[in-house]
Amino acid sequence: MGSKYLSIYETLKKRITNHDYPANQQIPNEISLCQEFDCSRMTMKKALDLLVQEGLLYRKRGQGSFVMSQTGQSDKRIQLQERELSGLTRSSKKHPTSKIIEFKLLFADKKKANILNINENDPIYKIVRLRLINNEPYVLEETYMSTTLIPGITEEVLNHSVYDYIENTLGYRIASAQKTTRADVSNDMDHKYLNLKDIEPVLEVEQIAYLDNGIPFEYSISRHRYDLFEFNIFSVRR
Amino acid sequence: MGSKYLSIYETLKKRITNHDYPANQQIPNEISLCQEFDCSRMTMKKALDLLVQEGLLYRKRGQGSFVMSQTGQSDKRIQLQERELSGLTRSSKKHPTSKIIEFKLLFADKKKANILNINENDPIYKIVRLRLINNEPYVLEETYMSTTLIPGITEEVLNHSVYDYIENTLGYRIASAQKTTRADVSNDMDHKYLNLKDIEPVLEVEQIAYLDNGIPFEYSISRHRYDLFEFNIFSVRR
DNA sequence: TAGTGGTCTAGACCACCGA
DNA sequence: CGGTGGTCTAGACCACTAG
Repeated sequence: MGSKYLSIYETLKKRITNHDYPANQQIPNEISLCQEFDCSRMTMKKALDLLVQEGLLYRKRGQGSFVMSQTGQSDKRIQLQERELSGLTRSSKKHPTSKIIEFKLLFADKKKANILNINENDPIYKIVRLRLINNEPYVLEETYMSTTLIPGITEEVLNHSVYDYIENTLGYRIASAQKTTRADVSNDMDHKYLNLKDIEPVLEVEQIAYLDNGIPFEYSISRHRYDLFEFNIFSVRR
Repeated sequence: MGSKYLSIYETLKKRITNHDYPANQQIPNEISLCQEFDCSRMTMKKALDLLVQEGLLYRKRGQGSFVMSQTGQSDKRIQLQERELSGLTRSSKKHPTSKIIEFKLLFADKKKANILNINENDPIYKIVRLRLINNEPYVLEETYMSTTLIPGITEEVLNHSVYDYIENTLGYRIASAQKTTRADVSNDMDHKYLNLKDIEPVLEVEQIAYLDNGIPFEYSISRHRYDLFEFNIFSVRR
């Protein structure tokens, strides 16, 4: 949206990534920045704190604000950022394609009913999709959603984007997700669709995604090729 | 430390986890809470926003603030939270023990020098430790630190807590960490020390930890038993 | 329209740092 | 000591939701 602190944040972020503000160097203090951007200190601090959360800045009382040294981190894998809500769509530059392996209706079992906050035996979709980039399989994704909350899912929607459909056609807003990441031994499905050998593991991400009214609308389990994906987090102490 | 917004945050967090504020229910609006806690709206919002970041609350303009439904999430694995900076120490209730596998000095290679922001061939510690709980191996941890920045590491320090030593003896403050998580095929070391079979993978976490002056002081690679660990993240859209 | 949260301000006081 | 960022305030205006 057009909030002032967000546009300041974006401008400053560009300056850091462009090295207009060099690595390990001090940036102007809050007062100067407030003058440059014509804002109050509270607003500037809000913008700067976002950069601290992302690991682009650190700040010390009595000293100033400094650009963090950017460590190379050049692995061959696709880097998934903590902030991403949809698995692939936004993280990769190349357009991923998607192949539907399974698409059917089920009665919700106890676990899925509990997670999706519906009753046992309520109808749900089960969607299994293989995601590919350049025809290379990357992720095997199993998704469950309530047919009542998210009506009208079709193969066409699946081939385009479920998240677009939910936000633009149904008019909901996707707000947050709880994710759990683990390693696992690959199973027959993984071998078949991800072309993995017995010994090769997967990186599994279990996700519960929420609308902005707090309702969980999606439960998914994504199994990623271990050699092509990794997760990135920057964590700051409070 | 004693900031008002943090103590309000802690109080409200207790109310949510105790179900004094029931799941899925609206909590009092900002104005009422400001009166109860004798603070301004800005301060209250700062406290409430922390709860939103942690997935305990969601808030909607025009409607109110609501407790999020708490999904069970009862896996048998140890849950590592995004916020934790030290691997095991704080996340597990039981006191972990630690066995030193290797402890020696090395000349930094190019990669480690770059990561630790020192010169190639500067002296560094190499520390390999096996972490155990109830004598069961959990994690095999490889750590590198500059001997100049972090002098005085001994076996005794390693057996106690390196982080305590850095903060309490050396007087530094540990501020943040960049973490990358991936799955990997287990190697001979993993087989030997983590008692894994060939087919069983590890969850690897590569970490660069920083002091509050922005200096990277530690580079580590932790290989976790795949069946005992998982990572938890709650991510909120901006 | 009344009630909610989101943003922004101008100023204040304080804790911390370095000289 | 002067300069930095951390916190807090009291009030303002606005955007959104509901009835």
